[in-house]
Amino acid sequence: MTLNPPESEMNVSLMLFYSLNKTLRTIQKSLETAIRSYGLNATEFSVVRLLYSMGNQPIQKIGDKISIASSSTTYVIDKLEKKVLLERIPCPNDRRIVWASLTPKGRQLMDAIFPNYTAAVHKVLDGLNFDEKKEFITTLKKLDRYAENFK
Amino acid sequence: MTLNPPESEMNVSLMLFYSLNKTLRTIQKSLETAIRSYGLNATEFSVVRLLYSMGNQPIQKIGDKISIASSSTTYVIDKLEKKVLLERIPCPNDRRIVWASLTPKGRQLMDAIFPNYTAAVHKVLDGLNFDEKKEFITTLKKLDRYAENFK
DNA sequence: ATCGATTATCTCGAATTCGTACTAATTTTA
DNA sequence: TAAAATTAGTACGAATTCGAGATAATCGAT
Repeated sequence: MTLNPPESEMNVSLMLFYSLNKTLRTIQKSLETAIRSYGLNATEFSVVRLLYSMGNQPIQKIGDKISIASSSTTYVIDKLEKKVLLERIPCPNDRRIVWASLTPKGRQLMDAIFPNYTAAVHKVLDGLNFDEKKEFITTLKKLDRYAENFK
Repeated sequence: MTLNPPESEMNVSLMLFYSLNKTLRTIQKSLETAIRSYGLNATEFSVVRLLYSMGNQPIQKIGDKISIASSSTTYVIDKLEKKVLLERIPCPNDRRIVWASLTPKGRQLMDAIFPNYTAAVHKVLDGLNFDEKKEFITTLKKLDRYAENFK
């Protein structure tokens, strides 16, 4: 990178970061009502959604993927287990590991709500057309891949 | 929008939303250490940063801009007031309103840390060049403007 | 001018999230 | 192969965030 970037380049970076925050919050807010109507909060939904599309996961992986602390993961999983949407399954090979697995009830719930959720996401993102979205994703991934170097 | 978007278009929307979440979290995480080193958490920093760049703000506006509930705003402002980084100033024209204003100490802190913060943001976003950033911001704003319709 | 709606802020209790520390299991290393 | 380091998950208390409701002030329509 430039050793002493001009003021305006710095400002564009600040603005990008600000816009990224702002846009995501707007989108999240617009989806919140739908998610709440499923009887879940955003974190619970992201866990169930992860298991639904990726299959059973070790608890640790779940926290990594949705970026919450391990103690928070325990808390969410406890709640979902109480709602009988998922269950803990000890891993026989490695007894440190516990898998989270959707119950039939959890899978049925997702079968019922996922199309609605998908449609809601699609609807709120309709400010971009198909090609714009694909290009936007490419740029996001480029940003993410680079930023991963500074974890 | 298309009445019955093909599966792949739905999936691209889901992926966009996922990537947006993921990328922002990566960036936020990489900036967290810097912000903590200033003695502030992310929310406190965003309040102080807002006042620093936009000048005094009614407390209500602060909550709006950084997207937190009004009760959370009261809490953060309390903490910053205890740290003597800002002060509450009752508005004489409208006695419902209370302004938040940086103290000299708050301004001095920002004078000291803002260049460092800006450089950190710029550094982590260096995966895109100047022009790519500007185009990316344009797209973000387009998305945001559209999504605002579904609040 | 007054009553009802709206606005700005705060209080309070509950829900969520985190950080730290701990246990148990596994892997690494010397 | 035994000790040390790492990994997975949980417990627990503290910090943060929220939602609902209260209070006070202002605005708007009559």
